[in-house]
Amino acid sequence: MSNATIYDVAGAAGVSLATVSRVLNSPEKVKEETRQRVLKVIKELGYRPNVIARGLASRKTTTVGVVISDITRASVAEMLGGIADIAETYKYSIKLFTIHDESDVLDTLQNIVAEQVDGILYLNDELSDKDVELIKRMFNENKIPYVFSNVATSDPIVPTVSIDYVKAGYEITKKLIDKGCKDIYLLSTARRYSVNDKKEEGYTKAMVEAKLEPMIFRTSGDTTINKPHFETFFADIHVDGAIAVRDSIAVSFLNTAINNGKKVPENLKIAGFQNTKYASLARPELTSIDIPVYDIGAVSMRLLTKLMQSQDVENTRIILPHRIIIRESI
Amino acid sequence: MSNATIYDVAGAAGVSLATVSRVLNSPEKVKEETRQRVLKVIKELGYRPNVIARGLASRKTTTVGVVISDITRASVAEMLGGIADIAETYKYSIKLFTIHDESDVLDTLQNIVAEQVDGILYLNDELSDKDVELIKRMFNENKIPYVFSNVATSDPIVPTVSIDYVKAGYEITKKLIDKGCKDIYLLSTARRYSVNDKKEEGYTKAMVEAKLEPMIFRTSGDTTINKPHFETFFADIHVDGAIAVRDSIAVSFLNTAINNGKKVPENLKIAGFQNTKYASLARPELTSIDIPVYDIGAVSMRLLTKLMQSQDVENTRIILPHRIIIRESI
DNA sequence: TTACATATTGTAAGTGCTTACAATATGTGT
DNA sequence: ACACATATTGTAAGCACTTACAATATGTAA
Repeated sequence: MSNATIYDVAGAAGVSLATVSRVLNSPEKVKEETRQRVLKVIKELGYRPNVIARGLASRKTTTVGVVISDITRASVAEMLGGIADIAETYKYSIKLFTIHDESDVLDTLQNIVAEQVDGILYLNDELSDKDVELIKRMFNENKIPYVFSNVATSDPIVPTVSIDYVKAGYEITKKLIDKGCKDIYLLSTARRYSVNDKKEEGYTKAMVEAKLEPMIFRTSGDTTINKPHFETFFADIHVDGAIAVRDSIAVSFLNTAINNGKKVPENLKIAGFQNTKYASLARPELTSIDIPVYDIGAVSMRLLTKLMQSQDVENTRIILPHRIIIRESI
Repeated sequence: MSNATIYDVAGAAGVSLATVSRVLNSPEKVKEETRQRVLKVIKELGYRPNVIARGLASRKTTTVGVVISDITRASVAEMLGGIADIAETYKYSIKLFTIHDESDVLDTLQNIVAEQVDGILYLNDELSDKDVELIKRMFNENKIPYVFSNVATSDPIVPTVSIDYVKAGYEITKKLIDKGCKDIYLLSTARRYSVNDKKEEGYTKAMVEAKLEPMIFRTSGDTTINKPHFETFFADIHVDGAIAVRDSIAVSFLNTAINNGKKVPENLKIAGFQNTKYASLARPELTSIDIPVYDIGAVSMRLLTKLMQSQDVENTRIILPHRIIIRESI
């Protein structure tokens, strides 16, 4: 049934294969009457064009490559959700590519290009400016449209969809300062992520402005390892405010604090980043910066479709708004 | 650079394009000396075969279609992680397809088939036996290898990788009973998922065996909606044990219970399913059934590769082991 | 040295579609 | 009815590979 080719349709409809192809790709070029006839046959035969053959002939595959590092991170999955939804409305398929620490990025990207995708979405919050520069050049050489999603780069022209992490870091820090906190720690990751660097930048700015000393505590991202890490923390240190670069770190810190007799938010205020389910499932519920990851994905994909169709885009650097979701922890 | 075709390589190496193709696809058929020469040229030119053209000619695309409903669910993302890792080692690419409630499943699957994927992985814990039957038939008609991941079906021959949810439900219930609980609720979802039905089945079996009355409380999956739902629950009902079909529901219930003055685990024991990060970030930490979702994905993909290469597989229904992770909440 | 098997390479016919170009049909104004 | 513009359809040449088959080279035993 499903193996009908364009020849079968042409034969059954009494037209040439070119006409069938036109019915599918530029229907305005074929007479209404024949078009209907062809469409009828297509339906009867259950014909679906072979996407591969079409891709070879037209040099367009209507698929985009999505490059990710760790899909299991909630933010990545959520972004993918946004991407998938928009891709569907524009009839693009999604091919997934994983890049890990050991992989040769440029080599992998070459492979992706060889897969003949029409465009590439690069999701990676770890990318440094130097990485971005390199990758960007490679994409340009191959003349393939691309968008970076949720990467913090200072490059003014590379297509990017993200939020203003510096501002977000600044605002939440300011908020804690305004509430009277003096000894505010930033709980960041040992491993450097460029977006976390931006959060740190905003935090530091707010602290310095308030003549407070910025203090950055680096933990592993792994919450099971965090706990003992945090225990020692409470033994020695005075702290009345904490901002974590991720909700999960914030919750882990929060739990340890309470187990060590701290009252939250009375004598310790805590905030997280991302506003995941973790935030609302914490007790007390966690204040968090809401980052519209789904939207970042969706908008990225939309931008990419425009670039792939070489439409004019006024602005290829899109900054989405974030919000502070105030809950019980501050 | 990257646009070299097989002709360019052939020309530069002084061989026919067939030889170049052989170097890539059946190197044993070409003389060592010429092979080296061709490989050298390939490297120099940075030649990568056009995957689309190759797909058309060989009728193999070395890509698998992965069908999901909601990627933002942690278990789905985790499964995808396993799939991606194994796919990579076997050099398969992954194409993602989303099916939502409104979509015409069979139609979507036809489209996926038209995309010429070599095999299909169907992740969906909502599938009923009837659905599975329908989908299975469609795949068979199109002679396309497939594996169902994490679906609960009683069909004895359809390729499936999952865990024994009935057993898991039974065991955790038994555990609570052994700890002295009498009024044990199963917190399930209003929306029916076939895997949740299995959990319920196991729960009910254990309760009936112990001559206790099974009580199933159905909530929305959405934790923000759960909370008021649970509040009313505590007003009227006596409960000393609760098993939730998801960790997030368990944690939400746990928090509400404690806010209502319950002591956990002293006079209320709670367990969840999945052993996500939510479980270890709860206070007290949540006992949970560990479901090896990553492995389910990985094993599914491995099984699929075998089926795609029409290798003999002794057993196409794989049940992976689960474990109860005991933490503070029981 | 010859006849034959085997190893190695080349030739050319697909693979299922798109699309430039050519051919034909239709319609317009006169 | 004629000349011409336009609408509609068909023809055939790709697209970048794989692979069956043919051709040639190489090696072996007698």
